[in-house]
Amino acid sequence: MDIQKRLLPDLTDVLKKRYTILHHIAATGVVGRRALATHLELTERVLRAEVDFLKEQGLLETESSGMKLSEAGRKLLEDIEPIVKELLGLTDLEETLRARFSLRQVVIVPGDCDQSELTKKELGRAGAAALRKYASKGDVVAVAGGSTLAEVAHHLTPSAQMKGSLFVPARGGLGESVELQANSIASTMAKKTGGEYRLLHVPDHLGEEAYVSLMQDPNILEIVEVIRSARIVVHGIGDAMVMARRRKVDQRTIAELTAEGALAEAFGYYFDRSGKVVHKMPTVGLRLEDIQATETVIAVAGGKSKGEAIAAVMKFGHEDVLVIDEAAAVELLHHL
Amino acid sequence: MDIQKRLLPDLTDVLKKRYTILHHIAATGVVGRRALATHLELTERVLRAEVDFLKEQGLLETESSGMKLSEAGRKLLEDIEPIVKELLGLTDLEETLRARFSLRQVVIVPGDCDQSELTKKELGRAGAAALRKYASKGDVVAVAGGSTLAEVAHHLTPSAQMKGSLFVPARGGLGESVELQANSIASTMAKKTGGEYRLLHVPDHLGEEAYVSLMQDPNILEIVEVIRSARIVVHGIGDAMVMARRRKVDQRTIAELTAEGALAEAFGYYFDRSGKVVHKMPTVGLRLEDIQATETVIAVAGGKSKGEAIAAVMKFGHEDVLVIDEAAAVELLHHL
DNA sequence: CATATGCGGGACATTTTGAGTCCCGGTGAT
DNA sequence: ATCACCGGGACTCAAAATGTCCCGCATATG
Repeated sequence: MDIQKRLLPDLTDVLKKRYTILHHIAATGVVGRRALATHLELTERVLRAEVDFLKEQGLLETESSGMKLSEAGRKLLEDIEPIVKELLGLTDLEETLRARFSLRQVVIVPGDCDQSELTKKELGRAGAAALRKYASKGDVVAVAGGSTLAEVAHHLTPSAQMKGSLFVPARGGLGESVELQANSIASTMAKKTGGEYRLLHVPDHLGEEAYVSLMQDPNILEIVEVIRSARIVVHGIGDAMVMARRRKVDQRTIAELTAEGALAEAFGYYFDRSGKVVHKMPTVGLRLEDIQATETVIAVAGGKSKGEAIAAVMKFGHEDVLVIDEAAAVELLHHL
Repeated sequence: MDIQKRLLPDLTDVLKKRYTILHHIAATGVVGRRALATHLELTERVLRAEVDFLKEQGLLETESSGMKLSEAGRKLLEDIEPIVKELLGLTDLEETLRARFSLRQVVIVPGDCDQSELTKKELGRAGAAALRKYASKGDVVAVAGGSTLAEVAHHLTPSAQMKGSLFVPARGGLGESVELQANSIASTMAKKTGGEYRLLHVPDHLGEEAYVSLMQDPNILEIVEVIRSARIVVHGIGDAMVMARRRKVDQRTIAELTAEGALAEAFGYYFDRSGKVVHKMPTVGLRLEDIQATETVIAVAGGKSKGEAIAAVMKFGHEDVLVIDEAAAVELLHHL
């Protein structure tokens, strides 16, 4: 079934549509085309094409008083229910989450990144597909760091509409290993898609003084300007403590984070359980107000262990597209 | 799986196409688009659309030297093989039989009419769909009798292109019960589709003298002319002995049929194992030369027990479209 | 080293399909 | 008798699929 979905991705949509139509007719008994179209929020013409098809298949019958299921249709509806349920589990979950957080789109890939490397790759592929979908020519794309983002970058392919894109890191260095840093990922993405890239080389742990002088450097200032004008932001989501440790922040900061209830991390900011920003890493780049102004913010993350963190960032509420795996989706639902 | 096929009939085609492409690439290793298109008998553009899709799905990769499967593609190909085999079993069978008997189309519905009434209905539906497909406006459609044809008639629906059709019986009365006679079926089909019909009332067991005088009647002559000009013929296929008994032919004739090796019956003619006509029922209507001249001859039959009879009529070799069930198809294959 | 071949990918005209919208005759309830 | 709603036909326009050709590039071949 999953395999089939792989070779026929829109199978799900069509199946759902037809199932819904049959289901509604079954529920109503006899119903007219226009009434049904209104109920299902389909245009008359589309509904009609489907009805013609279903009639051709002998699943429903038309009379002057309206349409009703045939015997075969009734039987099919029974038989197909479990199939649809399975097939649409994720689809429904996607829609639930999308509505819950007022997102533009939610993509759920089957599996658990924590369990399977393959799911992580799949997540990367889905993330890349999402980016491809929302990118248009000449966009500035700001990307964060992390292993998930690296996976996304790895699955990007050259495409016409991203040829002119400019990839920039969302923030300066954040203490990650080189290949997982935003800079590396931005450059990988650019190479993979055939786009341009600009880097932001800012050391970690800047003092106030150094920071001020750095921000007066015209080169730095210019690239920061570009970053802040990004039309698309792609970032991962991490567990606050895991991230803090990975970035080797000092004990005092960790204690602070704990005290503040930091749970999740994304693009250098730390969020508590309610989605409030409780801490930020001291480096330059995208600010919160930039995130809010960005047209499309894409979050990619996966793994059951990340569920809570994802929930926190979602409550922050400035994401547009969420790409997660099944395990995270289920977990996320538990944290509502 | 069968259920799914019911709601998404062209799923099979697409799946087969994509599977074939992946399969070929796997077999070749690295192959160019044009070379592949030639091999698969696809136009370059279509192949390309598919390749783009498969690439999007991460199933294959392109290099300057050509395309090859990705790791995921290789795995998918393995996983999907049983699915495709099951799903395409009938499709392949259709194609095998189509090629073997040089037919225009073979339709196989799953199941066995002998076992299940539902399969018989399904066969009727498929027969009706085939007739609908090949009928065009104003056609003369000659239909034979039998329970299968009655089922076909039952599943016809009003349609624009058959509104002007003229349904006629292929032959005069052949001793069947009224509702299974060609006359009844022609009239049912006309009523179901919204077409016209003309009947041919000729009693059974005509003497030579009566036959001659009947054929001088201008009314009879005219309708016979119409029948012989039919552009489409739809008929069932029966076991010779079963039909003979059902038509209550006398012992002497049955003995003759046995002696001649009659195996199958269709539109009033009896065929032996090799497809040679060994006997004809004495009534008026379509002659063999008319069948040969007919643009589209559609045979509808099903049931494991009919396999041999169908094989015999197929060897006769003037059919264009064959609609059978799975059991008959498998049996038919055994009799090659 | 030069040339030819076959590659993927871009581009474009044309055909085919899909979709939105209206209208019509029929039918059943009021 | 009237009216609302039914299915189905028809038309237009937009979008997608398709056939076709070309280009720059890598590689193999002479």
